[in-house]
Amino acid sequence: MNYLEGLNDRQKEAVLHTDGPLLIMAGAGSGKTRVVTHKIAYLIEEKNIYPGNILAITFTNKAADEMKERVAELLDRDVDHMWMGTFHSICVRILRMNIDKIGYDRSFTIYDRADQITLIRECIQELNVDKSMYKEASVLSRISSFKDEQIDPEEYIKVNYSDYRERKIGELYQLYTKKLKQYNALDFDDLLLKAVELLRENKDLLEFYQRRFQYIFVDEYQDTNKIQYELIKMLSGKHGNICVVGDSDQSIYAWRGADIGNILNFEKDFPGARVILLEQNYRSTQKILDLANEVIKNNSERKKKRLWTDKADEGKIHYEQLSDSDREAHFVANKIHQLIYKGYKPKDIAILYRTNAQSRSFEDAFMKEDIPYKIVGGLRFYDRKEVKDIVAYLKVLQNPIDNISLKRIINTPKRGIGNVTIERIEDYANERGQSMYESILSVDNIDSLGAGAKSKVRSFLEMINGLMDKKDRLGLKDFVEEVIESSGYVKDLEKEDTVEARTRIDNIMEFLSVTINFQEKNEGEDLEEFLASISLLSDVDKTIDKDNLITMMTVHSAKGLEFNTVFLVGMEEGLFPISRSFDNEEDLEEERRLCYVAITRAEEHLYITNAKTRILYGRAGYSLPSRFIDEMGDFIERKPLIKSGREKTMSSGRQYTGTSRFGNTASNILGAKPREESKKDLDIQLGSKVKHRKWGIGTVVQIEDKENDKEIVIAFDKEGLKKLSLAVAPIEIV
DNA sequence: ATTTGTTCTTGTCGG
DNA sequence: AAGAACAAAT
Repeated sequence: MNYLEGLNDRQKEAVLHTDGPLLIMAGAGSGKTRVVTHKIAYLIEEKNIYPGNILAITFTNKAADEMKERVAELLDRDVDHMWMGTFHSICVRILRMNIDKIGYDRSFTIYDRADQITLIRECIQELNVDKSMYKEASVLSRISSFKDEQIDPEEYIKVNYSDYRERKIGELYQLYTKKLKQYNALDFDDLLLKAVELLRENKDLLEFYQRRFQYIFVDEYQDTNKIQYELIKMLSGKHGNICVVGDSDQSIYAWRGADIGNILNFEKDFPGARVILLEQNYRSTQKILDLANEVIKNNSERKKKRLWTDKADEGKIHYEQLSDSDREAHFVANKIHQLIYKGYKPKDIAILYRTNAQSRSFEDAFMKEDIPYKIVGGLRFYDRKEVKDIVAYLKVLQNPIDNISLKRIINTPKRGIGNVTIERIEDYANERGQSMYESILSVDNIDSLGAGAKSKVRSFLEMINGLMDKKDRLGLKDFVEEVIESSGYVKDLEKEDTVEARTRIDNIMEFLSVTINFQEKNEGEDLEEFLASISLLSDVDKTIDKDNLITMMTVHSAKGLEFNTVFLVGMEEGLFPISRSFDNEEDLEEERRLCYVAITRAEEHLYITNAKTRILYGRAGYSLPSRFIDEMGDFIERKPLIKSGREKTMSSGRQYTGTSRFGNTASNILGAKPREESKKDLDIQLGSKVKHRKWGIGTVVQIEDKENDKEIVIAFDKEGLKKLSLAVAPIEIV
């Protein structure tokens, strides 16, 4: 097979340059994935490189899987031995095998955001600092950047000793680090940091991996941070065959430490580096590219680059200003109906917004209009309490000295082990420098506990120990089932017998099927791998893309993706660009790059919308069109705004709040469907059979009076239980 | 010990 | 507007 077929000259050059450092400056849609996959195939097939000697780092696990698949397709053979994954998953893989060399146990736990918050809270309490002065989120973000820059706590405290606040932050960092170690846990930043430390302190191990990874690829290089740079610099140290792909105009993660300097200084960092610029775009129409170029040229800190295509200059970019966010959503819903009518598929359409909170009005509108959609990010399955609880059980069983997880489950479900008891155990454990689990192993020795508390703790301990026994004897799925059973978690929910409880049970069952899936896909992999894999999933990884659904997500999540039709919504000053970026030129340029990313996701159609009033942070307010819209100049169509009679009343200063959400408002200028009349007078009672536009037939099983409305619960034949508002739900009696 | 009600705070983006 | 922290009641 000829791996150069169908590539342009620049792309061919990139494929053929196999040895030595290479930077591919790949504009949006310039076929970089194609280049990388062809290059890997070329290496394996023509240069006889063993797949296990190739390492490719991508931004999401999904991207890694897709890349692997495409290479396998090109070669018509499996390439399972190739290392592909995100920085984090690659690091876990290395650490899992070797972390004992730097004093951790190989069964370490990975702490997610919520665990981090609990932990830092613990630290703030213990150090007795004013928690209104030291906010969890901001302390954590400081700690994150310390780790990125490899500043250790002691050093930081010393340097900033005279500055009280900074010293305290250093002390929090120190305590946080100490506790993580004590609990045998690593946070996301540690995964990178500890991998680097491990390799730095063990030369033979570094040598091993350097030998192994003869060819290294890094995608989305513009969004790598310092420590990631350090890691690839180390790993590529021997062979120097490092190929990075990126686009400085798409750097959108500076706020979490991404260093645009990595890509700008590549030639300096890797002497003899070759740079190849890919400017031909295969994704979008010229109109869309012109628009993107027009916006991004306003950034001062950039390498000049201009995307072009040989596609016809057809299609339009539509811009529409609506009076509020609900109308914006309805406008979009209407357009989508038209597109689908014309034969476009839902999966080719995406709604992109700046903040997750914006998804709400679109959800409402799409539900009413019967448009199939999925949301990436936002309310995440793995963030649900019940799922996190079960995961905490698993974490404890894998790594019992993880106090954070232990405290989460010791009284969940309620076992009569209250805060006081927990605190006493904790104090006892701290005094003796052991974990809470170790302390309760001999609970009888804890004198501060009463007889009642002791016996409750004892039975909790017996349950945990019983499960530990089974951990290695049962398969993953059977084990998780056993955990759900023995913990009494589901039993407790069943007793509750409410809709919420039943939804929770459903979610737990859903989690169980996740387990089954994992077990089938990864034969022989154990609990540790399972836990690691679920904590390292990105938002994009967590959504299924089999179904033919409209995608709604943030612009950040959309990085690397493409859609035939894109709706870029909420283009308002203060929202996009977000108000916090106003006083800082660098932040503003990042917002502009984000806008550039959004525009360049579109292949054929791009709709840009905004609203004149929006409820932001609980308050209705007026907003101006985004400055980016001004920058688009004549590249977008600006319709003169025709105001209908009622439209005028709405926008002439009347206080417009969320309550009018249910009002019978007029259809807007674009002919969005008028809202449905409220169905308060529908004769609904327990046992009524109803038909929902989306979920089909169901039976009313619960009715609750609400102000001006009724909240009803319907058991659908297919979809299970759903809670709906009678006033707005698209249902009718059958 | 746990549930329930009230006040207070906070507010992007994400592995 | 929503969630967390806190206080009071059962």
